[in-house]
Formats: sequence, structure tokens, C-alpha cells
Amino acid sequence: MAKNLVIVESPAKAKTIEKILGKDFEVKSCFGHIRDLEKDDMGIDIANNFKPKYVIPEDKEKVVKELKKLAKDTDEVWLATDEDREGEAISWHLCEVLNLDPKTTKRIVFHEITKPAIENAVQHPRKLDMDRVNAQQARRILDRIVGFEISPVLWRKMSMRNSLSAGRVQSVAVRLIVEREREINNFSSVSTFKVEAYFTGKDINGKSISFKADGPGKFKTAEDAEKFLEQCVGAAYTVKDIQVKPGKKSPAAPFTTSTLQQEASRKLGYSVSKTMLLAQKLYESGNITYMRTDSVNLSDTAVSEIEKAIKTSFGDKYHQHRKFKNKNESAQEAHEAIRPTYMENTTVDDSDTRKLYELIWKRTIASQMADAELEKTIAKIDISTNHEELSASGEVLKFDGFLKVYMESHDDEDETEEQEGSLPPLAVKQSLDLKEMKATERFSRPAPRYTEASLVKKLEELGIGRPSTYAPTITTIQKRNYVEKRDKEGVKRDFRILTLKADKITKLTDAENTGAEKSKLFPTDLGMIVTDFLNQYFNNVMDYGFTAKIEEEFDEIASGKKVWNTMISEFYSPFHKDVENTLENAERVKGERPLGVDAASGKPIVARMGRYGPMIQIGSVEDEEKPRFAKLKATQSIETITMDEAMELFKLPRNLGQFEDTDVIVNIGRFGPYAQHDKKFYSLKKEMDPYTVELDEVAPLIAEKRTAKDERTIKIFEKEKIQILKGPYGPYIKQGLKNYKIPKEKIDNAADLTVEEAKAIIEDVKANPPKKKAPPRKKKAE
DNA sequence: CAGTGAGCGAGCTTCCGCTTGACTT
Repeated sequence: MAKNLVIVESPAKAKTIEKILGKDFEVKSCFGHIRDLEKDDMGIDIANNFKPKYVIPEDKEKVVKELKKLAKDTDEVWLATDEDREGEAISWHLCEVLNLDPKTTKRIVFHEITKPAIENAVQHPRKLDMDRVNAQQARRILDRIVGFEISPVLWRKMSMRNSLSAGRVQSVAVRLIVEREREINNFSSVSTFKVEAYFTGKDINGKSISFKADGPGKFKTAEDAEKFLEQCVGAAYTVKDIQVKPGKKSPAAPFTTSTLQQEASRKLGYSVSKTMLLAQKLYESGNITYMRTDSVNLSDTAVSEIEKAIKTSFGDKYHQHRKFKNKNESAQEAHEAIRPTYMENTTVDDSDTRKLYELIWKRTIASQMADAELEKTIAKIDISTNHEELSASGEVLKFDGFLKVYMESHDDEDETEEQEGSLPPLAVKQSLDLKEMKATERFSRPAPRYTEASLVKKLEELGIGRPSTYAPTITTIQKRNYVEKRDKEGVKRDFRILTLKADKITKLTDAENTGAEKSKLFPTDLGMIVTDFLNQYFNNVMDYGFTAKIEEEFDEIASGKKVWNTMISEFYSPFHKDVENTLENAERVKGERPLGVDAASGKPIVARMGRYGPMIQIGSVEDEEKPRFAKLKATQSIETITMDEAMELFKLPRNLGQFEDTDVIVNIGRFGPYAQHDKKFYSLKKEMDPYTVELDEVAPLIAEKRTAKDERTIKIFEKEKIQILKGPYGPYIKQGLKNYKIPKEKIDNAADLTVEEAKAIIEDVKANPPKKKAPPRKKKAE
């Protein structure tokens, strides 16, 4: 039994630290928080000054039991959880649960897992900081109050009440997406004409050259652009002036959780959850430092390792020592930036995580490298026939510096113009030959829809959410069906081009695809309706500055200037009044939008939310005739659907005619578009539009799927309703709607199974059901 | 697997942050 027990949050960290501290220290992990507010009845005694009721969650009982035992048998317990607010609270909960005296128990902290940092921490223990703990309790209690008081209001006031939720973080995240969508819907694009001139000639060395110059600003109309081109007819062009300016680019800071998620999304196309999963793997295998961090700081040991790596691989002049500071004030900096543990490992063996690792390696090494040096040249070109001038610019890289390994991407990358190339060497007063001059119509664009990663960036800027919650928050708002990630097809748009060539102007119209988006976040109708409701009744909590404001108060609690229950009480009184007022006065929300009157029946048509999602309704339930209903397509929304689009929806179900003497009927069901034939259902392929698809497309699909089904079937025992089927994990047994796993020893000759054997397997599985994730529910209705 | 759409109301849902598991039907 070791004399000292050190408790940290992460088990991977525990292993590393144990090696550093040696045999007198046993290092264990508590796996994050070990207690939380009780789930029933808020877990807060509001009348008793918001006294929290803490319980140990079921999945933490085991680790708590183990820690209790170890703590009892050891001379001294050291609390080494993270230094931030949450970490301090975890230490306090450990005191409470392990019966340690918070006034005397040793509390140590370090921001990096290096030998000097840890040894230094052990030499300078402090005591638990109760002010900081109280700031965390206030944070936790406020979040519980907001979430658990508003969510039930939604259950009462929304006509669709399936597990709706609201919270300080998630509701604001949805609001951002809803408002961006409306901004895009209300955006009217303005077109301008941009002039580009293409020149040919000889450079100062007599070499043939060609380059491009930009026109004088943008023209508002085609007429203005044409007038300018007319003015250029017969003109001579001369280089009037050449300016050369030096420039430089600096590397970005090393990765935090948020910037890692953004770059992995832009450069590798990963979702934020995929990035975090892979980063976790790299962390557990000891390849990178902790991946949930808001710090851009690198340890001194890391900095000198990086320096060494740069100097040996690239040479001394590529190194530049840098110390980055956090822009974000809400950062709590309990850890280092995300970096490779060993810089000498330029890659990893595992193919899944390799790309992400190499990204981290490059970003880290670039952050300590020299600036890239540029030379920007701007040549002004005089037009003899008018007072305007053209300008050509070029950029030359004089010294690559950090660009040798890494270039940060930007969200609007595909929308910016192509990289500027170099400009050929020109002389002042040199004359140039115009090959052609073009005025091209360009359209202004609305702000782009959020990607998962750009939403994280925005949330971080607003100080909302933490590194450990970015990915789960994005999952939650999609799971609640407030937001969905999807692609959007572009639409064709015509644009005009005026060309001046050989002193003649020609006009033509071309077409481009515009507005196509990939993996963007769209609000659902539900998301919009819930957001509008919350904005109306809970504008304080929905305010983008709300979190920043309460964070200031948490800071005051942490520095001992404010008492936590006072802060919570000041928040609670007006908030709870809002809750009661809403329960009493708010109408039940249906999200109705009238579209007009049905020409055929004279009945009103509305778009609205139904129990199963957005739909169109013709007529009302009071009418003698039942109303007609149609479900909106996945890409349509109550807010933007037109009358024509709505009427189009009533064309389903469609009878396509007969195949093998039986009708083929196409419709959209719970699982998407399908065809029905001979009492069987066949999902339509993605590219098949149920509104236009024809029989000759669907019939082969039916035939094909039928044989596929046959191939999947190994054996059928008709009477017992037992099937032996081929699944993605190999053969399995199916009886009724339930599947049963075939034992390993019989799986190779599944085709030879007899009825009796199959029955025996089913009985076996029933008697010893496969273990499921322990469902902590009390009772569940079947 | 492939329907529904009102209102009634039993019985249910819900937050944010800290950490990893145990698993395929």
C-alpha cells in the first residue's frame, strides 16, 4: 500500500503521473464528476436558500467505492483535479464523499503533465478554494434551474410534445442557426459588374508575358459597365506606376479543442464528434496531450523540443520562439494546448488517427516557426481614352517560413478568389497590348449557413459552452430535431458578360450553379417555432450576452466578492416569474401559417406543425368532410413553402400502373419514399423522386430487391416462423420481429441448422439475454 | 418497418460539465 494517494480526473493522466512520482505515490482517477444534483424534483431545495441535493450517479458508484477503500488505507490523499472551476468542485465532492477535511487536505494543480511541473506542484500544495467551488455550484444550479423549469413549459405549450428541451447553451445554439437561416431567406442579392483586363506584351527582359489587371471598382448596372468598355475602344495602355511592398504572414496558435474541430472539419471533412473520437484515441495511446482544452499555451519542455525539431529538420532560420495568449476571456486554461507528446514522432501507425495526428503535429511545429515573407507588387495601368486606371497585383513568396509545413484554412476559402500569383517584371511607361477586357456580372452573397465547426467557433466567441460540451451540444440539438445537417443543391442562375476585344463589344449570357452547400446546419420547423417561443417569453436567457453576464458573476463568487445563493436568488426571482407568466398566459403554439384558399374546394389551406412533423392541411376538422393532409418534404419549411409547392404535395400517393398484374403505388412514409407492390414495400433509391418517378424505373427495383431478399435468406422454417438470414455481421436467426445471435461454434454451418437446433438457440438466448447497457430506468412500459 | 393529423390525459420527457466505458442486431 502506497503512502500517498493522488486523485486526478483522467485515467490516462493517472498512468503518466504515477510513472513520474514513483513508488511512494499511487495515482488514481475519479473519471470526472462523482456527484451530481438529484434528478427528481430539480435536486435543489429552492425554499431553503437553493440548497443542492447531491447524489452519486449509478455509474460512479464503483469508482467511488474503490476510492473510499484506498483513501482509508493511505497516509495522505492529494487532490490533483484540474485547476478550473469544475476541477475545484470535483475535489470538494471528493472531500465530502471520502470524508476528508477540506480545510487540511492537500490540493495540488498543474497545467501540464511534465516532470518539473508535477514535482513542483507536489512541493507546493495548497488548500481547497471554497469560493471557486461555490462559483461552480452556482453554475450547476443555474443550469439545472434553466433547463428543468423551461423544458416542462415547452411540453405544455407546444402542440408537438415529444421530449422537447431547452437550456442555456443548446437554445442559444439553435437560435444562431434559426437567425442565420432567416437572414438568408430575407437576403436579396444585388449584382454588380466587375471588370478584368487581360494583357499581353514583353517584360523588361524581352520575354513574352500575359497577365490580368482589375478594373476601376464595380459597376452597378450593365449599362454603366458597357459605357466604360465603350470608353476603352481604341485606347492605349501604359504602365504608370509600380509599387513594391513587403508583407508577412504569421502562423496560427497551437490547437485548442475548438480550433482543432474547425481545422479538421475544413481540411479533413470530419464532424466535430469524429474529431473528438479520434483525438481521444490519440490521447489514450499517449500520442497527444489532453484534447479538451481552451488553452494555447505550450509547456517549456515542449517549446524546447519543438525548437530542436525545427532546427534539425529545417535549419535555424526557420525557428522563431513564440508565446501565444488566449483571446478568449472565458478560457479557464486548466491544460496545455493540444500537441504531440513527442515531437520526434512525425506520424502514427494507426491509419484511422494518422491524418488528425499529422494535422496536430504540423500545427504545433508551425506555431514556433518563422514568419513567411512576401513581396506584393501593384502596377497601375493608364488608359489613354479616359481618366480611369487599371491595377494589376502579384505576390511573391520571398521566404516560406512556417508555410513550409502548415497553412491555416478559412471557412470562406472556396468563395475567395484564386490565390494571387506573381506579376511579371514590368517597367514604368511600358506600353501593353490588350487582349480582351471583360465585365462580368457578380452577385452579392448572404452569410453562409453554419457548419458544425463554424457553430462551435461562434459559440466559443460568445463564451457559451466548454471544450467538453461542444460536440455533445451539437449532437443534442440534432437529436431533438431542432436542427439537421444536410446538403443543399444549388440553383442555376444566369449572369451577363460584356467583352471588349479588337475594339468590338459583344454581350453574352452564361449560367452558373449557385447556393450549393455541403454538410450545413439547417433549422427545422420545430427549431424555429421553439426558438420564437423562447425568444418571446425568456428573452433574458436567450440573449447572446446572457452567459457572458453570468460568467462575470461567477467570477465575483470565485474571488469572494459575491455570495453564491444571493446571485442565484437574484436570477431566480424574475426568471421564475417569467416561467409562471408563460404557463398562465401563453397560447398553445401550433406554428400555423395560412397559405391561401384551395381553388377546387374553396377551403383554406394552412401550413402547420402536426404531431408527426410539418404538414399542409386543406379544410378544417369542423368541416363535414375530413380535412386533407400532406407531409412537407424534408427540404421544405413552413416558413418558406409556397402555395404551388404545397398543392404539389397532394399528388401522392401515385398509382404508377401495373407490374406483374399488380398495382405499384408510390408514397412517402415514416422511413422515406417507398413503392408498394404485392403487399410488400420497397424503399425508393435516393435519386428517385416519388412525384415524378415512372413504372419502368420502379419495376426493376422491385425485381432486384426481391432477389436480394432471396439471397439474404439462408433457410426458412415456415411453420415455426423461423428464418436463418445473412446479415452484415454474419448469419443470424430471426423469429417474428426478434433477432437471435447464433453461437460461435455453429456459425460456420448455419445453413445446416435444423429446426430443433434453431429453437434451442432461441431458448438459450431468451434464458441468457445478451447484456445491454445497464438501463438505469425504474420501469419501462413495453 | 411504411399510419397518422382533434382532444382527453396516463406516464413520460428535461439541463451543463467533468470523465470513459461496453457494445453490436
